[in-house]
Amino acid sequence: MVFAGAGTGKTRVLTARIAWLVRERNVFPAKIFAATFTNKAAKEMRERVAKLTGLNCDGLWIGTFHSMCARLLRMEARHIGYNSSFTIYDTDDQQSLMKTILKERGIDEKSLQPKSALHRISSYKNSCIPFAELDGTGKSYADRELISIYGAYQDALKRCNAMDFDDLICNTVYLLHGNEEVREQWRKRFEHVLVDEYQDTNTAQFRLIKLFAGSHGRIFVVGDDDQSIYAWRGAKIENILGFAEQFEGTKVFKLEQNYRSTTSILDLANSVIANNTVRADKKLWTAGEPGREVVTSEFRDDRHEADKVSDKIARLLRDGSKPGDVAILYRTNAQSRSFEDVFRKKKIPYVIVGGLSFYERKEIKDCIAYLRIIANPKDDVSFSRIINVPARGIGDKTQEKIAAAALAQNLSMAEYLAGADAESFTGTAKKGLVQLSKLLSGTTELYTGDFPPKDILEYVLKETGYINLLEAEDTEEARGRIENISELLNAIEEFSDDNPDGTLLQFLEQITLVADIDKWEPGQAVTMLTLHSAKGLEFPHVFLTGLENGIMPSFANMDDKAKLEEERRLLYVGITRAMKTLDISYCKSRLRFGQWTIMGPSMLLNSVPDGMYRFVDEAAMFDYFEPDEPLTPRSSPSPSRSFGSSDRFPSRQAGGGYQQPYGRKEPPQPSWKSAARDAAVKPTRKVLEAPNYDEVSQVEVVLRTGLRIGHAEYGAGKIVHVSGFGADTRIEVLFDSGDRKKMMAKFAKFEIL
DNA sequence: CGCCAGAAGTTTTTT
DNA sequence: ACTTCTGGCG
Repeated sequence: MVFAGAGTGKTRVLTARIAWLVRERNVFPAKIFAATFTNKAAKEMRERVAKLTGLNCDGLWIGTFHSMCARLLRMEARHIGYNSSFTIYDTDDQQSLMKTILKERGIDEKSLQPKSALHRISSYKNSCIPFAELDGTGKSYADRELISIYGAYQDALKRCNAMDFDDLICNTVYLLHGNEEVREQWRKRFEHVLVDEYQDTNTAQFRLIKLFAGSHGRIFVVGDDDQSIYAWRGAKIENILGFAEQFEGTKVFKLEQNYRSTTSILDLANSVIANNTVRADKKLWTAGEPGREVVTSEFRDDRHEADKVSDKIARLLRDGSKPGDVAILYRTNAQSRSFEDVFRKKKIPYVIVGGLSFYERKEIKDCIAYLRIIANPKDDVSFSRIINVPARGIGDKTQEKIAAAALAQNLSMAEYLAGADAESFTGTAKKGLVQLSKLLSGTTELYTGDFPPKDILEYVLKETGYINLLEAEDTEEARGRIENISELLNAIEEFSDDNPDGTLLQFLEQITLVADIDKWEPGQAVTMLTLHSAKGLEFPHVFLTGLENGIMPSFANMDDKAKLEEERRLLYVGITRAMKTLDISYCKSRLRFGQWTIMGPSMLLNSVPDGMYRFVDEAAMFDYFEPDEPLTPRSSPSPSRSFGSSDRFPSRQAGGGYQQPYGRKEPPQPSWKSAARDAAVKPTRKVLEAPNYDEVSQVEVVLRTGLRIGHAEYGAGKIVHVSGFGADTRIEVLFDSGDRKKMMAKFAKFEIL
């Protein structure tokens, strides 16, 4: 076991180990099971191992627990009452299914929310407690009810030939646990087990690796208990803290030299994490530069914060940093909003990782549901989604009738429909069902005839008239949806290009198990992402924002010591992402749920001693309110740290009344020794001028706001917005004709003028 | 069945 | 502030 602190070369250790096993110990890559935290990490490691060994590493089992378990389960599905075409349900699908179950049982959503039922079921699964083990053990009525819902939910999943995320892990455990033949086969197969980010494994994952490696003990795990941030989804920090007791003969190594951050950043990180009680003893150090001191700023509100942070970033860019060197971190996805607004306005290229993903959009989910029902006709959840989409006259009553009739014959709804007698229905419902039935038999023919996934979706779109209906709506929103669907078609085509033998099933699995972060590539734009998504990444310049009680720590985690420690680890993860500079900020007030809410500085900062960072009270500076006023130097602000008593608001009169002459604050005085850096940031008159954002945009971004393009169909125009990145890049163009169009960069026919 | 208006929920984090 | 859900009505 390797305790590898942030930035100590954790990934390198793991890669080197695999390469060593393959090259020096002659272990076949196919006999290695290596679990990583993201698909992206897996892909990179596979490539690095191949490069280090010069061998083909296609057979190497490396990936997330979820994707590797899905792979194993597809091979062994028949042993647990599934077939290999099972669908993987995401959170949305889980909720649809749970809602149906609660409705069937006449349980009011107010007495038991689908989400809360799913959460409790998820906890059982993460601990590998099957329904059978709980049956009859409920102490209260509510307990017994929940347990019985758990059973019903699992039954429904099985009927749908579907598994949720948690099932992928625990079903693998149940399978190996309950079937000796299968277990021995896989045990023999995996001669070596390696796990990255071991601090974030849950009980089910622990049981799995124990099943694989428990007997031979060839297990190698890397992790950092201080970066354990997934307890809320069942991760057990005890797994890493108690590893040596679980696996006899464990050798423990500690990596404490950090190769990423400056001393200033590490000092702060160490002093933050030292307040935690549940942790292994270790301390990061670096032989590197002291670096610029960490700056913590107080802002009036989230808009002010976004405005000032973007100013600071604009300066960094003008002074030679690339947008890709900069990251804005926050606790919740919703916080990206104010930054997004400002970055748009100032034309600074940015990219948001996470949040509502492309595949969660309504029109995309509709398309995916059609594809799923073709690959797995038992999938009633997907079938229910599309049975009347687009509207074809099949209403609630008809749907209920079909569901009941299907259940009576022990068939799924799609299976029932395929063999149903149209004459048993009447009117519009009959017409619609005949239409749907025809459509599905058509797609099934294409599917069994091995037509590429793209053809199948195109057939569905044509037969349903989905696109035509959207076109007829003739709204901006509908046009956006059409663009999204073309983008989906593109994604499918790209998938087929990358995986010539790729099946529809594999495509569907990929889009469910691949996270937004997996597609992210460094370099093009300022990255905005949550602290959770940022784990494992590093950036020269980091802005850690919204450090307020209620956000970080979240309201839900403020009163519980263990939960508070996890929030502290989250802060620690954020701090240790920074290589050269770190700017921390919080707001005194924030717009939440459309309401202004008074916020206070995070209690996590209270335990940090003075001198760990420089505090700047930016809320007392008023340039934010009257940005067009001429710049005048301001009398030096008294930098004071006053957490706990910092509830004094700046003397801003209601109605934005006249304030005393203000000035932009002096840029931070460099406090470090590097002469070269000194020259670069020496405060000059020029620095005080408003940054020229056009200049700032002059970066290696091919497509950016403000660029003029010529389009084959619409003529010349200007890009007014760029979203997404890589192959997903989308642009919004204002054409000289006055037309505004959103298009996919990859798809649109245009040239840069 | 489909439309509309008003109500209710959203923001903790993700595979 | 914004989206999604719900119930009543034509």
